[in-house]
Amino acid sequence: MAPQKPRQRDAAQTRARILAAAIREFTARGFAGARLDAVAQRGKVTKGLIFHYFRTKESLYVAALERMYERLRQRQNQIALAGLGPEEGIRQLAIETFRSFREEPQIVAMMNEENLQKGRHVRRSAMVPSLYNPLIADISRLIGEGARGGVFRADVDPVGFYVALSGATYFYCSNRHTLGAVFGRDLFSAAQIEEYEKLVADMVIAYLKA
Amino acid sequence: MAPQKPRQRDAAQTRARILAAAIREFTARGFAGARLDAVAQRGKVTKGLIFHYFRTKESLYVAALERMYERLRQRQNQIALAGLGPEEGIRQLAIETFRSFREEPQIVAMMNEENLQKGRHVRRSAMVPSLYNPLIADISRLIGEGARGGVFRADVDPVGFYVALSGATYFYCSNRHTLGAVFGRDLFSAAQIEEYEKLVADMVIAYLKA
Amino acid sequence: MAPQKPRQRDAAQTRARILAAAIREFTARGFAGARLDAVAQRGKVTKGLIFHYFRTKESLYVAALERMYERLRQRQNQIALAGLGPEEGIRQLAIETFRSFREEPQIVAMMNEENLQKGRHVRRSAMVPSLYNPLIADISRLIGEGARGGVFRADVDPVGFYVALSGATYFYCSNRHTLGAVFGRDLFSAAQIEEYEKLVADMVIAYLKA
Amino acid sequence: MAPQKPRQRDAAQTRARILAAAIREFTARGFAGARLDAVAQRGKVTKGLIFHYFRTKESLYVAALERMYERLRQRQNQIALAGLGPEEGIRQLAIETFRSFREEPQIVAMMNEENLQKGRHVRRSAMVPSLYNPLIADISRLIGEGARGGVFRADVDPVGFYVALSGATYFYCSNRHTLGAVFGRDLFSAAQIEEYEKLVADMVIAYLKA
DNA sequence: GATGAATGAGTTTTCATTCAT
DNA sequence: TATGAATGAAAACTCATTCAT
Repeated sequence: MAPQKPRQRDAAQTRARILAAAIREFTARGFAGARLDAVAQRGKVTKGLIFHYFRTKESLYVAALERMYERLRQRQNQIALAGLGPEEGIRQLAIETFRSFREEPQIVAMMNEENLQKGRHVRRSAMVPSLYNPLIADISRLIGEGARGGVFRADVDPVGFYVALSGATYFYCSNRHTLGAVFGRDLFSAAQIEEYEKLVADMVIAYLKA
Repeated sequence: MAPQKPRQRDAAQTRARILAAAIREFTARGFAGARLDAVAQRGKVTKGLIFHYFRTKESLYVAALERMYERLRQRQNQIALAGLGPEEGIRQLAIETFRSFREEPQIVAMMNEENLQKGRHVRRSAMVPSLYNPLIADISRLIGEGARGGVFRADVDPVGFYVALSGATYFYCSNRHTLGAVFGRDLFSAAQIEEYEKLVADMVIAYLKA
Repeated sequence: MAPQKPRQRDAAQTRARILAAAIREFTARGFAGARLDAVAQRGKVTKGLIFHYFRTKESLYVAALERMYERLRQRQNQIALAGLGPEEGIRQLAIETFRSFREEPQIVAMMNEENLQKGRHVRRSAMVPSLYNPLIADISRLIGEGARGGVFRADVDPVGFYVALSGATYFYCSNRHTLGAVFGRDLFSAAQIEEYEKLVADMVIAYLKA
Repeated sequence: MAPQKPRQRDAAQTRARILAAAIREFTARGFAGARLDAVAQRGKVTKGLIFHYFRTKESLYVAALERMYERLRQRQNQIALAGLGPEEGIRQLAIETFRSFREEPQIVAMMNEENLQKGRHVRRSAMVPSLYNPLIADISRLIGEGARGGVFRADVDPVGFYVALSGATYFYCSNRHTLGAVFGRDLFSAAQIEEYEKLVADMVIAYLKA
């Protein structure tokens, strides 16, 4: 299992370092605001090398975007809903979704950027839709179980439901700074997070039970 | 019957034209991506004039931001909740909030930009927090009425409640393009909007009633 | 003797105010560094008015230059050498020349600017040479008297003598800041000035007596 | 036998070329009047490269200023006073100081510019004062020797003495154009220079002997 | 005579990208 | 692979000057 071609391994590692640096820069400043000089500095490589691995700023951005979606997929696959009853499963889903956005602010930032650009790159990617399929399938299953058990209503659109759940938690993270300024609170204090987590979980379950 | 103060009037109008053009440009491309050449062209003024009225790109952006918040304030002041019972009032609030984000995509875009910049400008503005006070007051009143009438729970945090409500609707608009790509739907079709509006309204009311 | 045409008088006064402001600006920043906006602000007039009175930045500069030479002429005419013996007259000349440069830093600054521009404007002015004639005449007379009285040498070039005398005092003022930095002294303290004044006066007299 | 470190050598040479071009431009037009386009053209580099090596116009100016002071230091170190008697040493100093200002007009021009800017940059430089120390030390030594030998007076301030000597020669060069216009002479003709050189040397020695 | 809005050419500065080594 | 010098197009910003009123 030892590396056979150390040169290649260095190359892969260099590439990865550039990509990591690019993600940090793109998420901090957006596509237009990102500076390849800064990426080079952050990644401790020369600017020329960036162009050697990624041909343009744009394709570096696309690579960063895809890396982020991969990470999101990993996150979502880790959300273990199996074995939980409908209500507990949904509650767990709400909590973990919220946690994902909090702990991977890059995902939030890259999505914002993509939407500023009207989804130009995502639209082309075949990978992204498939990413959400298992999740929606899980949600459908939980809602179906609940409905059959008589605890949940039966007319729920799983996609809309997921959008509302995501929105409430995503917004809390993506608009952290403006909301913080407007309401004079630090939204990322432990107490605020705990309180909001309960609110959202209660809300989505109340809806399903209504 | 000549115009009385043509100079002043022209100046104010020119300034307004620049600002309108700037909002469109910042909204479409973000702060870093916006081009003052484009603003000049859109506003049918020379680039020099932009700097005559607004000293830098940054302060033009701040002026645009404040203009957007003013517009949001106007929107929100128009949401007539008075005279409605608690449940109907909250439903109206959800619908109108959703409508605001849909019909003023600039607000959404500018807020995203501000959050990318960690709320740098909003934090300094005294105007913005005051903008939300009446809204939160209205929500508190409605919730209080509902609680006294026995239809709503009594332990609701109005700020958190508003964040969740806003989040569900804001996200739907701000992430329109990525969500559209992911789920293969046009989220801004009339049918989709109507369905989601009902979902959100039902959800927030279910929470209050739970 | 009352002003008959107040309008004209205002005009003259406005013109003078602009000129004074221009001198301050040109002496503070040089020709290229001077900003007509700053002149307008300093003179409390609109920028348009500057162009109304003086057609271009260049001719405003020329007007300022001529104003400065007028002031220098007045200064020099005030140097009363008549009635003094040769040695005392020369000493007085040295002291007053030094004082002129110290008290009219604008003269020094404008001369520097003119030399940066290779004397472009001064060369055209007929007024300037005539300005120095009486002074050189005075110096010649004093030296002649001293020579005839046997106290001064007889082979002195009055122009060269005046250049050396001016140079020693002008340089002290014009290079005040670099010299101050280099030698760590404030050259414009009373003690430093007194000491240097004595040095220069002693030096030029020693030369004439040698 | 290819060049050993072509990259480094080119870089250093390019940098030097830019600096030389900058000195010429700043010298000819002052800081505000200098155009980086002109520097680029003179140095046969692209404008962008100037910013690659020197981050701003201001720091290019500072680099040019320091380069000039270095050259002045070299000049002054070459003035060989050792081995000369006091009188001959001082005469040599006067002649060489005069020659420095004549042959390095950039030094004169840059100093004028610095004084226009009130010594803003020189004040920060630790290098500049140290530059003058050996010179003042030499002067002190010569004056001291002369005093002990009974040929010079004993109460001379070496700094003041140097300022007067410098002033007389600097002024002749720095104000060459206005003086030329005023007195209708070409101050840089060989005859004029020779005559003035003698005058200044005679004058400073007369002072020391008085 | 006076205002101040508007212009446009020019100046500094930035930055993705190329290229020789 | 890797370096880093060099480029060039475009961006922000400045400022003397004009012009309508």
